[in-house]
Amino acid sequence: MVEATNFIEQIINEELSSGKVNGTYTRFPPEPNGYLHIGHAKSLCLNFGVKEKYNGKCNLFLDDTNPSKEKEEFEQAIKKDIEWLGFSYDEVTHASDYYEQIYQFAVKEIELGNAFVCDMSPEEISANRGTLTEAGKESPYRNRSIEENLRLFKQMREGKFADGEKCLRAKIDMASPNINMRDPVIYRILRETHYRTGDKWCIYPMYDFAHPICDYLQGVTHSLCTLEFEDHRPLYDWVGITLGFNPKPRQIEFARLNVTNLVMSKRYLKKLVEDGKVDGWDDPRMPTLTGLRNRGVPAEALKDFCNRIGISKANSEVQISYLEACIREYLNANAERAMAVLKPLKVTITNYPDNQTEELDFDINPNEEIKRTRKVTFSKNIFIDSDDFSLAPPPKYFRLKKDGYVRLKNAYIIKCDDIVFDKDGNPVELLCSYVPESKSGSDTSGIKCKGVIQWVEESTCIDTEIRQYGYLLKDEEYPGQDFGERMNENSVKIFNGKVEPYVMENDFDKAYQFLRTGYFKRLKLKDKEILSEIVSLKDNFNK
RNA sequence: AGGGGUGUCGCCAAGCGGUAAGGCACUGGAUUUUGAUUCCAGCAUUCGUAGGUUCAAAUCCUGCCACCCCUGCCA
Repeated sequence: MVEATNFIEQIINEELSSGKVNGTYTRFPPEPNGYLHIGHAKSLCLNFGVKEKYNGKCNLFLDDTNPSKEKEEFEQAIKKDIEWLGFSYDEVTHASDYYEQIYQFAVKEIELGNAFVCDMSPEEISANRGTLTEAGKESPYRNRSIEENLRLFKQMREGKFADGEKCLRAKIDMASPNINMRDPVIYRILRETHYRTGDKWCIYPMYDFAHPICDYLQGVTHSLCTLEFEDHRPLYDWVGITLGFNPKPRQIEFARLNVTNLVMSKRYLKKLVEDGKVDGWDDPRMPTLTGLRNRGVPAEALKDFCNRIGISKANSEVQISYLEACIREYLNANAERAMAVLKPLKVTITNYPDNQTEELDFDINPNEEIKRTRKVTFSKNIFIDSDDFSLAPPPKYFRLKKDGYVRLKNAYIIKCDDIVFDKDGNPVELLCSYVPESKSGSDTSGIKCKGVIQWVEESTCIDTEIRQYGYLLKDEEYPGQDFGERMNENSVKIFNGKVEPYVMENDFDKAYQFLRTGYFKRLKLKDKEILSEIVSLKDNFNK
């Protein structure tokens, strides 16, 4: 028996020990009508987590019962994302794989007297459904004979009726306080080409009818879904009971994932793509899995996040800093380090011999057990980030300033002697002197300096573009900035390393931190200098 | 208003009648050639609220309050 880490596993444990089930079979059931987002990752981790934990099975089930919204493109994208996350499913199934069987089950419901063909229009059905407090009215077609229902339903399939002219309804209870039980429609006529079955069908089962059947047919033991389906569970069970499913799959609901500041509704994301507000579903600003991937978020970090936030039934909103903590943790342990500067500022080390160079060893990742190193060439002419130099340093400024010392990472301590300005008064070059005996690893200079900055070497620079991305923000929280904007794009000189563009935080209330080329730099808000940096970033963001 | 849910630290979240785990965030302090990392310490006398049962309640009972979901031939 494995130890349960959430209420669903607890339920599974109980069922396993009572003998109600003797194994688990779950399914990840997206509708192929859009790309997967971070919310789906939670469901993915849950369903595949159960599979791994109980040595069970898990299918990728594409819930394609509404051909007007679904596309092959989405199915392929979904598979690619799941692959990226590293999950392997036992089978790929579709609701459409079971259309014939679902149809036969509908016939069975009619034969059992549990369903009837209704001639009312969608408007009439809606008008007769009643309200939250009043019972609905029974359809005048509710008591048709089984024979007539059978004949009519067959004709529906044969295309004898127009879209919406008739539908098949479950005969349950128009007075039920649960509106889902008021004779719900279970089959509708819809002439729409399905991306898999083409024009073979002109009637399609509704989710509420198809889902329990597909679960049963696949041998699913636990049908995990989000909270909004709680009210549908009685209907889910009704289908299983009336059709005599044994064993009957059990639906269990859990709270969907909300992350502060992230827009997550598929409807909204789709609109962003269609309106061209973003470059596509894979735009790094999107909270889609493919967007996060493009942003540089490691799959392992995302899975770690999903596992750490847990599963419960309480509506909640997880702070994005939690996601970032997971990403940071993974990256810190695994990212290959390289140095980079975003805004190059030339530094000439005046007392360093003109033609001299030195090969310096850099750890590719200081945390790895078997250290790998990389050579970096130090010489008279290098570049640093202009953000690491200040003309008007605030108190406790550790980095480079006029007449101040700073350590060039893994190299020497330098002192800024002079500044060359352009005609606009901006510094374009720093004239510095180095302390020869301060070389990293053999420093005998006795100079203590707190600041350590990155640098890149001129002759081996390669130009690469690094982009910083903001998040898509919820418009209700940030009026007027509903889509966010791409933040500044800088040409950057990268030394000897691959760049994974990634900006971690836009939570301006907290701190601003980002990763450049696997190298962390964390700045605290209490530092006034940083505050202005954040403000300027925010300004960029607002443009 | 009828039904279905949920309320434990700023944010997640364990707990299932025996006297409040953990993570994120935050705050101190130590190490540090990344203002990172690492380390050590601190961080709910209290579990939406008011009563009740009990030797004992976050856990059981009752009332109240707050929030979420439900009136698609969407999923």
